Amino acid sequence: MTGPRRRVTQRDIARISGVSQATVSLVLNNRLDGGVRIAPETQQRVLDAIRETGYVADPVARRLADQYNRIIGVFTYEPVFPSGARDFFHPFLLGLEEQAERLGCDLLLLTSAPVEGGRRRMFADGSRIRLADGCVLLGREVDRGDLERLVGEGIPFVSVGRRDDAGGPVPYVGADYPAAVAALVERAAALGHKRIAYVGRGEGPESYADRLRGFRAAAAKAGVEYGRIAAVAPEPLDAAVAGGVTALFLEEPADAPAVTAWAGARGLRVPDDLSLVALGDPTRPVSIDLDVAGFTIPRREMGRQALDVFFALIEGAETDVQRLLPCEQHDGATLAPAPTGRNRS
Amino acid sequence: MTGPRRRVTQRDIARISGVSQATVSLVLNNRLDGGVRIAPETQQRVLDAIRETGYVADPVARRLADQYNRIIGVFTYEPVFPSGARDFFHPFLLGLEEQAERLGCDLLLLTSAPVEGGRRRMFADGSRIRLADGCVLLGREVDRGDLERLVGEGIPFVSVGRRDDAGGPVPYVGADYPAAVAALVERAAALGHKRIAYVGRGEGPESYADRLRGFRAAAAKAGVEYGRIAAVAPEPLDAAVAGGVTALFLEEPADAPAVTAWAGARGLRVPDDLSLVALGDPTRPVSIDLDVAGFTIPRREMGRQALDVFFALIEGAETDVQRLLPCEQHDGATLAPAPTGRNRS
DNA sequence: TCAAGATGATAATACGAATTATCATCTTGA
DNA sequence: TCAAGATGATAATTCGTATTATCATCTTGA
Repeated sequence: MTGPRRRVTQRDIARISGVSQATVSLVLNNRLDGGVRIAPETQQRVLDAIRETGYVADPVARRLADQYNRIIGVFTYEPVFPSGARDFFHPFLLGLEEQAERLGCDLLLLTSAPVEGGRRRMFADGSRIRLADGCVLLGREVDRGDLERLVGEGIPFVSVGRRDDAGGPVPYVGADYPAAVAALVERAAALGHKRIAYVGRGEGPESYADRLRGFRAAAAKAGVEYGRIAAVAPEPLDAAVAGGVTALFLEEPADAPAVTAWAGARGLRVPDDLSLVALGDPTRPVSIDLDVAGFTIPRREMGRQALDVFFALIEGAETDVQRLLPCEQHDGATLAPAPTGRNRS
Repeated sequence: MTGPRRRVTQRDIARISGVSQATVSLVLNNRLDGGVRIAPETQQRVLDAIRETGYVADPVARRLADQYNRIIGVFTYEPVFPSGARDFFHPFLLGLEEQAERLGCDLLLLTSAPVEGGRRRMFADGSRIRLADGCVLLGREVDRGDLERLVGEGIPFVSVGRRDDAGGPVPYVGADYPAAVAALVERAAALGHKRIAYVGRGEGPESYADRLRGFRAAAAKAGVEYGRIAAVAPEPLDAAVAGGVTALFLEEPADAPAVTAWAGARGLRVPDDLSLVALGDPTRPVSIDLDVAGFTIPRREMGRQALDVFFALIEGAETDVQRLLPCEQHDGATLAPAPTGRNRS
């Protein structure tokens, strides 16, 4: 069998073409500006040797000497490839892959980070996060301490999803939840809904807080009465409806089946008696025969732009490193004019 | 802002604790066997400094000093993250990621390889395939020239899916198609089918050839007459049925809808008049309400074992580097006893 | 003919960690 | 008292690439 394969190095190329290692490096990197000059024939000899041997610079050594190796780490707190068919990460990765190819860089899945207490540890002993030029963070929740350390150590990174600042501004590409939610609230208001409710905790991950914030602001502006239902449970839902609520805004779209089931049990027809709005796409597999109104998170585009922001960062380009992308509104079939007072208390 | 803060190195630790860099390294790696000795108090001072500064070894430098990165390249000719929900690659990646985590290595998606003419070029100019310790090949078809070059250059690699040898044995983890297909043929024979047909070309990717080979061998052994239908088209299918074929073995499970549509149009009931068997899982999104009999390709396990084989290779361990994993039989609802002669010519 | 400039290439060094060879210093034992 | 061994730590080198400073050699022009 093949023994421990020795890599073809610049030294080999140098030997073959009868020049020095430095010359090889110079030719390779086309560093022929400034004070350095290499005769065309010599260059050709070096290039030939490179072609013949199929030499490729060892990115590790390069990284050590140089600064960057065009490897982007992809870090997630959960496995990147969950079994669920309607995968949360998938569209992001699609966008990342697409842009990585365009930019000629590789993606390093940081799978070796040890999992402790159900979450991957970003800075565990022997963390390989430094192998890459930096990293892209995926996932709804990101440890604040990790964020601070990334900022503190000056590791370039971009979060996919808005993050609050952590010891410095956090570069991110997020979805503009406040605007998307506001648009839905306005639609509801225009359809005559006078009392609406937000179903969810509205806290924890930034995206939840953003939804609730957008909801409140828009409702206030539209002159609509609004409340919040923290838990998807019959009692609070009953109470809300009894209180005159005619439209429910679901923080977690995956809750839609449970809510429709509850409505069905109460004899409430959707959307005739009650409108339903989902604030985003389902993040876990969900089977609904209902076409819920809401909006679509531009996940793929977020993935793409994350890499753009990343390169802007390490190249020091002048760009907005905190981007919110617009969501696409989805009409659906569950947001209808508010019922006329007839059935209401 | 904080400028690009310099990373804490062993030199810093050495300075702080008043020892040499070598001593730091020795303490860090517990290389206190053999001829080297460090006084306990000195060790403690070094460890304290490490703790205070939060020092973490730079994996890049480490890799330069050692030999391997523990980075495994993942190469595919098509995008790794296609849009389709029922993703062909997904289960493989799931297994790879799972095992990568277990083995403490990272996966590098070789997304920098340029796509030309719809396929990624493995050895394009500036190929970064050597970034990793080696690579895992995913996909139904692999360019033979690329395989030969991998073998020739001694780049450790493992193919997920059996490959014919190419200038040397090709390490692979594949599915045992011949056995799986044979089992299905035997089932059909036991159910009284006397004439069966293989629908597909039976050539191209190794997996297709394997299916056909298994089919032929098993049919011959079971004393069943058999034929092959190269194209999923009405004429050859009609001819087969007219010739007394009572069970169709679909090379490409995704063809099932087309075939059932054809059967429906001819008034043939599945499985009463005609049995249908799919040789594997659908590789492209398919909507069937039919539970087709067949077998399941152990994709996830293939991914897992691919990494095992990979490490066996680079560590020179004694293991079988060409593995065929058994498929799981799936009963389904489309393989029934052969119709009695009544309706037959 | 000789200094100034142009030309082409290289030696030396840095990057951060691992490892080997080597070197002081201190104990022993006879 | 002095060589042999034990002890503790370090200098030097390696890995492969990038970069800077330096060095020959060759042209020129006056």
